[in-house]
Amino acid sequence: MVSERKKFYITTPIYYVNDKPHIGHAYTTIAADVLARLHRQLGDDTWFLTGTDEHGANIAKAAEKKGKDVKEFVDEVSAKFSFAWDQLGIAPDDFIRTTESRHERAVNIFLNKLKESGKIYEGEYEGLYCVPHEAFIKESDLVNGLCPDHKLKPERIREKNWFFKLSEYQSEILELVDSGKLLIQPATRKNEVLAFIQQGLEDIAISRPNVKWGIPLPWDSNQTVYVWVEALFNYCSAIGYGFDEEKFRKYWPADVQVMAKDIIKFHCIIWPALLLAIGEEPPREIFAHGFFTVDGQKISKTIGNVIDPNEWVDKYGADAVRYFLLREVPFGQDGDVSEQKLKTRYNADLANGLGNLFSRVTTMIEKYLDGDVGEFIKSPRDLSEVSESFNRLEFDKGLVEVWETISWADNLIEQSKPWELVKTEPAKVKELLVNLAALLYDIALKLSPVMPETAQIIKSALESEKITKPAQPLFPKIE
RNA sequence: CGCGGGGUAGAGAAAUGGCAUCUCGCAAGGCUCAUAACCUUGAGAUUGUGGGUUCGAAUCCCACCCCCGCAACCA
Repeated sequence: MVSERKKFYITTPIYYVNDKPHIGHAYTTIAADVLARLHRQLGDDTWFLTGTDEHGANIAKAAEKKGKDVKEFVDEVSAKFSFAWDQLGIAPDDFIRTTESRHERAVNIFLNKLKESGKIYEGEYEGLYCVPHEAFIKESDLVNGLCPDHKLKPERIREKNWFFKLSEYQSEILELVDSGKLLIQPATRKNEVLAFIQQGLEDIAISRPNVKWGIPLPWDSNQTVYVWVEALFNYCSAIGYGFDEEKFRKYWPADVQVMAKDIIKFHCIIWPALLLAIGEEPPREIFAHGFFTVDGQKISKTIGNVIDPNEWVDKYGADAVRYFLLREVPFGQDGDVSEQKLKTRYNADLANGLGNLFSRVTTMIEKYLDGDVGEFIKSPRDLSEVSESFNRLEFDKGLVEVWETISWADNLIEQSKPWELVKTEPAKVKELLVNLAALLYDIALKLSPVMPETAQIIKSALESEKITKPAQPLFPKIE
């Protein structure tokens, strides 16, 4: 009997399609792709899911604003996301859209099960409603009793909703998070969640009576399910909940759910509670990364500094963008990015660092050894720490390790002076270059989750019968 | 007392109790295998301020000052 491969299920949030993807979406999805590639490399049975969230009043409004049919609009925007991921070398195993029938079907089964659990009840929500806002507004947000945006007195209205007894899960969720059975990383986010739970959890409304663009409740067609509740369930519906039991059992629970820090409360509190209510396990780990500023300013459509990842990819290439984002900012912390910073790293680390080392080593092998290094021996430097760092989502640390090795190799070449040595002791030159080829091969292997395209070029070049200097620089210098 | 992140050479970052490190830029030298690249050396920081703990603090504790994000399109 062959021992079963370990499974690894990783997800990103599904992105809201009210606008095209920006650099923040790309960041989350790149990180997940790197982990998925790493686990595939380790031989795990890996499933990597991303997708788009397409229901809700805001989507309907965004479509209307553009004068488009809602379905047509969401089709267009969702396609922009998959196109961007393709451009970035991101290869998910599945891309789910909440308007797909497989999702709607699974959500229906989920909602019925939730209702059967007895944790759902009908109630009334009473609050202050700002009419032009089309939303409830908190008492504490009022300025002199008026809506701060519209300078109008909000109406006190009552709305019929279906509620979920989230309050009953307070101690159970607290225990899950505190014990680390549901691991929340980094620790600062875990503390934040713990503090929030300890303030006390209130029941939440899971339906909306006035939102047409959504999935109707199976038992009350006048209401649609609240988008967040529906969206969270994508992680289950995509792997076959309710119609492919075998696949669902194989992959659930998710091993890592990667996201930005703003949506951890939904994922660390509401999401596990919903799962417990229907008798499923909560995810094993939630990893929340930070936010970017651009040149020290927050990313904002109003300011107009929103970065389209496609523009960077067109100019610098997918691998460079992937490298830059993961190297520049420790994963989990906030950070600042800009095209200037990308260019600096591109030229210093990729063109002058990795690209130039590859170029000088292959050229010397062609010149001094007639392109033949024979069999690879073990790399002269231990790079095992790199994959371990990636596995801990410390991408920057792993990459620093690789670049320290590149610098070490440049130094070794300088000290060994193969261009002189070749005249007197050709055997030593061969030993050096075989070592360097092995080192480069190891670097390519370790780097391949982050820079798959580059790693492939390096590996193929070193695997060929006769190694020659590259026809094209790996990373042509920019400007 | 709303919540959170931060303040370290000219710029950007790293270092979580033990020689303050790296990248860009600047200065000098070296090398020629390499993408005008690479290597060496140097200049440049009383680590926001004041106190405290300690043999020893960028790091731990207290107080204060300043910047930024969230609470409102937006990961």
